[in-house]
Amino acid sequence: MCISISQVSRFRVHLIGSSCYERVHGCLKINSSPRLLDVRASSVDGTKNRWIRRNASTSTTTQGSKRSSNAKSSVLGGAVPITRIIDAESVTKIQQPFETLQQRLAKNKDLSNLLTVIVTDLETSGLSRVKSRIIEIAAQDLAGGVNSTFQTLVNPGVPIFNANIHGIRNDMVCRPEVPRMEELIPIFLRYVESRQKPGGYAIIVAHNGKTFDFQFLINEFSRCSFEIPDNWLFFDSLPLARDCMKSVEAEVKLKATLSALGDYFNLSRDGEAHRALSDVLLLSQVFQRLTINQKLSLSDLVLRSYTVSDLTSAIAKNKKD
DNA sequence: GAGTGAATTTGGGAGTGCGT
DNA sequence: ACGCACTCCCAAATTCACTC
Repeated sequence: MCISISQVSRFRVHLIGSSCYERVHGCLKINSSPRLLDVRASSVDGTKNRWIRRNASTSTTTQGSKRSSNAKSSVLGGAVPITRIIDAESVTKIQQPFETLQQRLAKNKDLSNLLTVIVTDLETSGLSRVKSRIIEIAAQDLAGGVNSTFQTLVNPGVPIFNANIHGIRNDMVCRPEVPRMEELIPIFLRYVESRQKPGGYAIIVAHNGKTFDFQFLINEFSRCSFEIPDNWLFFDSLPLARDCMKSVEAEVKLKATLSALGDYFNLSRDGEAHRALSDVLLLSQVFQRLTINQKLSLSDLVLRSYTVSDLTSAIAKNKKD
């Protein structure tokens, strides 16, 4: 049974399957081969210390006779190795020390009364996460209704160099009626809050959001000394689109851009490409088709989403690297 | 048990795709 | 142009089945 996310308010069946939860963000990378585990080995004097890959089981039985495993990896450099073999059960315990917010939330039997799905899109003054700023923001609550759509230009306070992309020029945003980000954030917060259900969560959806839109949003909130509410989750539609395009049998590999997805689902665009509202309206339709196509339930949506701390730790890690 | 070769798995680097 | 995630390819490491 497959239900579009757009039917949130009428949604009754919440779990189609948990198989979609392939990329558990925030967890340690799991070795795809259960037999192979990394074992740290060092010599007694501590001068040699390196990682080797070793069979978790040190012996196997073949045709009734016991047989030792690869002898080459059992001794290192002639010294007596101090090894710590980690069994699969221990690895599982290490990898899942806590239940994440998403896992806890996904267990809820009445997710439709908790979640608000808001599709967003940003236009920016450039591609640099450091130097560029948001110049337009649009959002749409998939549940629809009165005041479900939000759109505004933003005065970035910096020059716009990529007007050729979106057509937004400096003179369009440097006007008294165009809010600056610090003025807009409280308005945007009120908009999202007005769409949320009592005690519920908002899932902010954006295409390539993890590496673009969400980073800009988090940076702008931080720059303006605002905190992103704890009851916001973030969902990137790009991996979902890639999964969908991968499953399509076609002679030419299909792209996962928003425009290509619109064409694939035979959707018409209302407005110019690379304008926030136009892209949001298209992404809303595309996202609904993707959820149907990929049989994505609300719990899958929650499990594949990110908390703000998931995203900020990823940003911090990238800065460190 | 030792040795061999095919099959499988992993990790790194290069290239590509995605957003504006 | 910027920066991140993903994909593909290849070499190296490792496992496994088999023979002697």
